[in-house]
Amino acid sequence: MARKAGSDGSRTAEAIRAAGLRLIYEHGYEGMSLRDLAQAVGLQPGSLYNHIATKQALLFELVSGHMCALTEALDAALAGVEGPLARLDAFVAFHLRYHLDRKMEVFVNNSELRSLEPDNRAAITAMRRDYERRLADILATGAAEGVFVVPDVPVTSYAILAQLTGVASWYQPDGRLNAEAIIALHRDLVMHGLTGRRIPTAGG
Amino acid sequence: MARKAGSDGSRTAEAIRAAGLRLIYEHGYEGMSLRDLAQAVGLQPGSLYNHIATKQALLFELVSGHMCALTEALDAALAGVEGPLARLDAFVAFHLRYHLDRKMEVFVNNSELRSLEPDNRAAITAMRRDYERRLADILATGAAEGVFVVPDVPVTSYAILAQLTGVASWYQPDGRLNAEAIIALHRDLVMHGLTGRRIPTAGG
Amino acid sequence: MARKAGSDGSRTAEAIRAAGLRLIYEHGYEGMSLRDLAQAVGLQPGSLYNHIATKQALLFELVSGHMCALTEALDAALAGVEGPLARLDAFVAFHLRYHLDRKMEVFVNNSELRSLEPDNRAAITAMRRDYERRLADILATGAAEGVFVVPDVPVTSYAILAQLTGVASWYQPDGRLNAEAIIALHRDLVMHGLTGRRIPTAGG
Amino acid sequence: MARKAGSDGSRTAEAIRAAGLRLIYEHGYEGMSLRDLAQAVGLQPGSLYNHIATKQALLFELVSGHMCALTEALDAALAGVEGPLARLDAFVAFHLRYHLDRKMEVFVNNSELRSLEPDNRAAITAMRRDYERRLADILATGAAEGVFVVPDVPVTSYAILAQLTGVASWYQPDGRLNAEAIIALHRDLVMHGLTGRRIPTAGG
DNA sequence: CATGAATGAGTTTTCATTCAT
DNA sequence: TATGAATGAAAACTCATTCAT
Repeated sequence: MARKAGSDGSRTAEAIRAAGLRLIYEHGYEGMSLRDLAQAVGLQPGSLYNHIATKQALLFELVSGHMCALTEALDAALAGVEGPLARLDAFVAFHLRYHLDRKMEVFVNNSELRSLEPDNRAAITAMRRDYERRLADILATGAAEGVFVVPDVPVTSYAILAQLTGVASWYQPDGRLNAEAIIALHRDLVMHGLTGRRIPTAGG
Repeated sequence: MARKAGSDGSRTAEAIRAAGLRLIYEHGYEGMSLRDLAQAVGLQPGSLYNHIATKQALLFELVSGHMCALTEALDAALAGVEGPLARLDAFVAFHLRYHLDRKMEVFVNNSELRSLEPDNRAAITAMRRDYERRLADILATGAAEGVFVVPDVPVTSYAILAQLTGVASWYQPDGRLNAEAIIALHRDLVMHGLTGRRIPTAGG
Repeated sequence: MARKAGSDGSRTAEAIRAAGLRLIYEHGYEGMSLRDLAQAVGLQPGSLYNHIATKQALLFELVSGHMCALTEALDAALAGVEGPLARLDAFVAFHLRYHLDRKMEVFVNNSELRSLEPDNRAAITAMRRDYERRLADILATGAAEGVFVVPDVPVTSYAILAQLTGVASWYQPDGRLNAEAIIALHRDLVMHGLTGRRIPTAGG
Repeated sequence: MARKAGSDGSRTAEAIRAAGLRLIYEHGYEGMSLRDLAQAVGLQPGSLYNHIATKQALLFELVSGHMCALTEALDAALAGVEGPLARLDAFVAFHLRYHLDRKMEVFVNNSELRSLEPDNRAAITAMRRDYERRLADILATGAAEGVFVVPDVPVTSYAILAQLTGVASWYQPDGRLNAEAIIALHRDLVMHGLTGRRIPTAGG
């Protein structure tokens, strides 16, 4: 009937996004019903429409929100870092750290692109390319300067991204290795793969 | 009403599996309706049930069928190959070639595990572990013999698998690079990452 | 494909009737599927149609078969019995004994008339009236001769039939009372209700 | 699409129960489709689910609602009536009058128990036993006090209940006999059966 | 801003029945 | 006679969405 005591529009909207992310992560976009979502946030299904336009708009909001935040954070992490070696190292560390903290966002962004309507999908794909180009640029510069051995820049950058992003699919915060150990390990693996040398920050 | 002249059970069943794989790849398990599937194979929806028990059983059949064939083919590819270097090389080449030919199977096997019912999911997870252990064994042997630098066997094997499997997500048979070029590139990348040396077969 | 070794048309048809009766008793006509029935007799669903015309025809066959046998057996039981007292007594004993042996037929004949198509239902209703008239005739004769107190022949005959037929709904062959005890008890109850006297055959 | 102007939830729910009772009476539980039910109350099939949980829950609600009301009304009818003769007489009159007014409830309660899921059936069976025990108690008391001749209390109470309940299956409100005449006739029949005497209230 | 009742199209699955083999 | 593959209609139920209150 009227507003529940203590409810608050923007808090409700945020709760919807949080629950929506979790439910899409667990059941997929097609597998999440708005009834489930409404129940998760303590509303009737119809009430969701005071906060979202459609189910599809919610998905787009989640996916594009993640991409925006990701790219922005990357730019902050790379700001002021100079030289391909240092920038690659920073990229690897940033990408892993960011993704390990956001298992659900990562999975949804990888698995649910096909559930986006064509226009929405095109927008997201452009954002992804934008992000991936930053790694490709680092690799290209490093190859041009002779510090990396990169037979094919696009393929190599995809390979690195797949390797790093894949970690989110098995990482457990309370597992055998903590995040920092995993990050160190992959910095080494990537750097070694491109240069044959141990990463400089390792002191070796 | 009755059997169409010339219809054949096993051919229909195979057509259902093929169309089911494609539709799940395109729309996801939840996103594929049995109406769509029936239309794709030229049947009425109810007629599907002469060939499958349930929609879930079809998914399990596709996913487990892929895992069985994959493991069997790997064992054939590794048979008689001796030494960690050669075995790793053979693994990379096999895994990539097999996956590049099966974009749809790969995507479905990675994205739709969450749509399997608990028992079915457990069975598939066990099969995956079985496959992954073959790579881990190669890495462990190579590390023990001192030919690989492997700080952590499970993490490294996941990293390699993610890197290789990820190729299927962007590979286009008629793209800029053909399959053999991609395979060569990744053999190098992986081998270099673990040994610091070019792969022996590359002649360098 | 071909006939199963050892199968026999009329034996199969009888098995279908037996299983059909049991399944309709357990689940109702609408609740019994021909798939269930086929499985119960070890056939594929389509094969049933070598033995029955339609599901409805099977129901009619079961229901009308029971009514025919019932009426014929009653006539045999009453043949040569003279006088309203003796005939009523014979009716009660016969009706109870016959119904106690045929729980399933009784229930189906009472509950599934509504599932008969109009023409079939009309035929069965006529057969039931035919059977019931035999009791009504006994009561009318007894009332005319002054041996029964029967304020209303149709109502009283329905009351007696309901009372006797109802026994089949709770009777258990291995229960506390055996069939003969139950029959004796109801002969007494009915006779007492109509005459105020103990039944003559009880020796009292 | 949304709520029809002037629609009212509780009125709709009641209409669903009323139409559901009639349709189950006419076609049986398995034979009633929710499409038919929706049409009978002027809704789309899916809209029924705003008022019922499942088809089975509707059946249980109808059947248990009847049993509750029946038992409560019986207790009211027997309240303050003393002595087995008077209580039996009151029971017969009450049971008949209540059942003659509720042909459909009676039939559904007798025929559709098998369509209840096990737990629901067990609950109804317990309620029935509760009701039947009230008659059995009257008979037992009367037998102990020597006013009734009751060779076997359970069998006799079932016989009386079957006789009385059976009336609902043929009674027509505009038939040859009105309800009061039928009630009088059965009071006499039952009382006579147990005592050999006319009912005291008949003044004879 | 929330509710509850509604829609209409959709879901997976089952059904009685048919008929080429 | 039996099978197995098919039909077309229907089943119970769910869905995203709408809107009067």
